[in-house]
Amino acid sequence: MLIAEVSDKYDLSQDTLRYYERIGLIPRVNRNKSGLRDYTEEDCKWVEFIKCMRGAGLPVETLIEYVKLFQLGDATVAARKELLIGQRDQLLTRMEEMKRVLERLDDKIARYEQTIGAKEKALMAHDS
Amino acid sequence: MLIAEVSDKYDLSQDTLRYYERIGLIPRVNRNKSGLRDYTEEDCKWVEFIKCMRGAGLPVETLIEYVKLFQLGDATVAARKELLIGQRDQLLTRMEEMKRVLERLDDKIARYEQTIGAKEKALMAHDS
DNA sequence: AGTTGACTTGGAGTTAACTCCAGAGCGTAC
DNA sequence: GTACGCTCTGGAGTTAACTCCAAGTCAACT
Repeated sequence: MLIAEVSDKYDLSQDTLRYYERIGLIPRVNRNKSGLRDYTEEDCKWVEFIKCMRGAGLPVETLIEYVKLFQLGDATVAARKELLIGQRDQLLTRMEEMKRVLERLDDKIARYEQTIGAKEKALMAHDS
Repeated sequence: MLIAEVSDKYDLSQDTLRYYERIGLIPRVNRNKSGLRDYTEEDCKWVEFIKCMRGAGLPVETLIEYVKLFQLGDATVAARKELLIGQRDQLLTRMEEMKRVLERLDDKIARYEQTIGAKEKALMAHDS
């Protein structure tokens, strides 16, 4: 699978895919005889995983660390688990904060609705 | 209220407070006779609101727009409401994505737990 | 043989959101 | 009256995460 197809499939620019590989955010992709990247299924799974984690805001640095640990093999299983737990907890914290803000926004919107409603009523009264 | 106190109260650096004011993320704060910022209750409410919204990831640009609309007065009530609705929807979308990622992380962590459990079991067997 | 189009690399540029700094003003403490 | 501490302004620097670019390679057409 060439880079163009992967780019289309996961909606990541070719530049981003090359960048991710360069910084070790995904393991190195093999090149074919012409020197072009030839993504395996495995590579694609990494791309998908990283895209997913980045989408939730996990930092690039942390994900690089995860990939590094992964490449070190079975000895790092515990460390990888701990890393994921740390990220999971932070994610949860952020979600909780966002939930509070969501409620606050809903409140504020409801109040704006009231304001507008009141104004319309005033106009109606003026009309009649 | 001087900037130091506001900085302490909301855990925002003085530089950040000045920066927010400079770019219009909070309305201009009055200066006392010596030229120092003297935050009113109103100013503090803005600081708190902006800090809260930024904490949930609402973009600075959008919040500046909101403040601008606010300063234009009652004529912009509807526009402000629409702006908030837009941000609310985006926030919700991001939260949903994060929720999916959270579940995926939990899954992955559970699988790591199994892996580690299995390894321990193997060690036990070897011991006996 | 030459042009086209996709891809390569290394490196520079961009964007958002701060963060830091130099030089100066003001008010109190010695 | 000068040293100290707090704050001021305008502008430069930083960080994270891309994004863009120039120069070159390679295979496939024409």
